[in-house]
Amino acid sequence: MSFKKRRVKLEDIARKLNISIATVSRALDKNPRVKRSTQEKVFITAKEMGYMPNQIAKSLSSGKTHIIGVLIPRYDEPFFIEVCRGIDQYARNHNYKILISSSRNSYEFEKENLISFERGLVDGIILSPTHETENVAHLKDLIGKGMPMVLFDNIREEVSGADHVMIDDEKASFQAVEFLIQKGKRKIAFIGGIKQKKVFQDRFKGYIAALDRHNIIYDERLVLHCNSLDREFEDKEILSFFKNLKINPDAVFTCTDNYGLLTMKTLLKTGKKIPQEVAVIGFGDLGLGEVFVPTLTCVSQPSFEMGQKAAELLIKQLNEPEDSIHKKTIVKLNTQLIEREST
Amino acid sequence: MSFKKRRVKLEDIARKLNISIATVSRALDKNPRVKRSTQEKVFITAKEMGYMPNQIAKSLSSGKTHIIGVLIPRYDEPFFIEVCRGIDQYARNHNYKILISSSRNSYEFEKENLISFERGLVDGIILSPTHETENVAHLKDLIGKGMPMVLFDNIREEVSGADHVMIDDEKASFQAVEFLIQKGKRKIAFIGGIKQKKVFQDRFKGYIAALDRHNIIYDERLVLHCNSLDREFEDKEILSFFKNLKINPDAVFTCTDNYGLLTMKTLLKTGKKIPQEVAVIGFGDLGLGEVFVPTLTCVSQPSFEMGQKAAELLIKQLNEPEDSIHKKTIVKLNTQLIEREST
DNA sequence: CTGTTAGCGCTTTCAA
DNA sequence: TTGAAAGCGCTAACAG
Repeated sequence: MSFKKRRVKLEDIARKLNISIATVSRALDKNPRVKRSTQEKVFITAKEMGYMPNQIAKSLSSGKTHIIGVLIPRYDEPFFIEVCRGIDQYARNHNYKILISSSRNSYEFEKENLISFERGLVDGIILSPTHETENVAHLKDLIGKGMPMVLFDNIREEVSGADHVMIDDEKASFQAVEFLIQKGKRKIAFIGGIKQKKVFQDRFKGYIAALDRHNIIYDERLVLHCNSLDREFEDKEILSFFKNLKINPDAVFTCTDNYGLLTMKTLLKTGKKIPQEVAVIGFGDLGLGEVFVPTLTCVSQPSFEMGQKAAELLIKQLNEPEDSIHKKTIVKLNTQLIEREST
Repeated sequence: MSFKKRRVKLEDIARKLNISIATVSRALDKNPRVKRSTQEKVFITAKEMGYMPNQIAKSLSSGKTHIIGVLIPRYDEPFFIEVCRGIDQYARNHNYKILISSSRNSYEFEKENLISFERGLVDGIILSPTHETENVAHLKDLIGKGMPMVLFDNIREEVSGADHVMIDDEKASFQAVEFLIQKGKRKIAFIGGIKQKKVFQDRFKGYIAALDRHNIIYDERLVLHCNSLDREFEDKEILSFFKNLKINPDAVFTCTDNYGLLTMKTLLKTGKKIPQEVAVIGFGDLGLGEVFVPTLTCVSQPSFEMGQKAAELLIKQLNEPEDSIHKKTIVKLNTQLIEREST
């Protein structure tokens, strides 16, 4: 590329002003040890010449890239995009950029991506483990090498040295199910996601706990753990679940917005009245619930805030003195039940 | 960070094997001029010592970062995310990473982001101009400096030196509206987006052209150009449009999926039968149309493919010889009308 | 086939 | 307040 070639560099400014490169560097840094008049001259000349610092050279020299690596299981999940937005906002305000990668729901790709992050391009990592990630040795390994890390969402096991940002999934789901019970519902179905995911396990626990608390007998026929990792198949899985269902539930608690919408769709097709005959609750609250008719009651998960918080914690780590031992912070954000027409 | 400090580098391997750094570098590069046995030794030792190349140093030295900068107007628009997925897939397969930034619908932020891309972190740029971007001087300027660039989606003005990836918005919308007419619809409403966006202008043209062709008189009362840049307000704008509408349309052609869904929602609330009384068409086809009841007929825009194509064109530019003058490629991808229950 | 050496553009001691 | 010079880790031209 001719791009790099003809670029103005510190040396050019220095030569033009008959001063040293070091002084130019300091001046542009607004280092107070540079004479005011020199600084001004440098700024003016830099501007005139169209100087643009070379980020790569800066990074090599300083050892900091000011880039945060973000690793999420998939792009086509609004939750993760929201988290990324949160990270991005906080990061940008603190002069960091983010580099997003997807592990495509695969433990292998997760490791692969981390290796590429290890090549010095990022100053730290924010990561949501895939459902396949049973073992966190690769994370511990990287942390051991000094890589700052913050985990969010699907944390199966605490990882010392990394900060964690999560919600209380069990509690959130407990409250949602209890809410249904208080509305007089008794035959409450549960639609969760892949069993391997900690978040879905916890939401299931909350469901069970709420039933227990109110002396409702658990009926496993009312439970579906969706196995699909793909939008297309979720649809079919839920459809066939309801088709084969022998009992008529009077409410359905679902673990994502999409499950909630698909459930409503399926129920409406079979002529059910929502919420009179069947109430439905979703989880996430990422905007779609408001568009549907009827609108979907949701557990609202603070996705954007999770991102912001994760970025905040990571940047805090990045500013810790080099040799200090990081003590883990665990942040649990609050969820909220947003009542709409489906309950 | 202690991270950078204790890292194994070429020098360490070289010293251990009593060979030069250059040889180690070549060996790891699989340079055929290195003796087979040496290469093997180097690989083994590198692995043993846990060597991890420093991407930054490589970039500084080689002048290539293997990072593509992607600039989109907003994150919370599934279309852009799909395009990014497409870019990411193609880029990854060709050993590039992508760095996504949002211009947050602002011309100023667009310029700001480009400046930061100009600092040498990216080898090239894929960009969708904001609706505010009336002037493309900043793009031409950067291209003039040798920055490879591909534009997609909202291209108001051809920019020489950059490749373009788009769809034929006018034709797509013409076909959709004609389809409604052929279904016997005559009072077809139009819901578009901000007027400043080229894509919406073109979709409006297609609407007009289809009416013209079929001798239907244009009635401006049936037209809404949504001004909202925010999901929240789109809702209200569409609601109030229909509330104040004096005529009853028998069909609505809308310029995004979301407008289509909001339209259906509004119509359903007022007791309309879809599609018997009013047919609705959306634009984009990013998955939601299938969930709604009734499902939404859509103009399907090949978002993922747009991303792939954009990445392909950019990477092609990156591989062109340094001094060659790039001749612009314009790619127009095909759309397709997906018929569902709303028509 | 391998080593030497000069950068890449910037930061940062150390000296003046 | 400024300059000289070393160095960040790697690549690549040149020499052998």
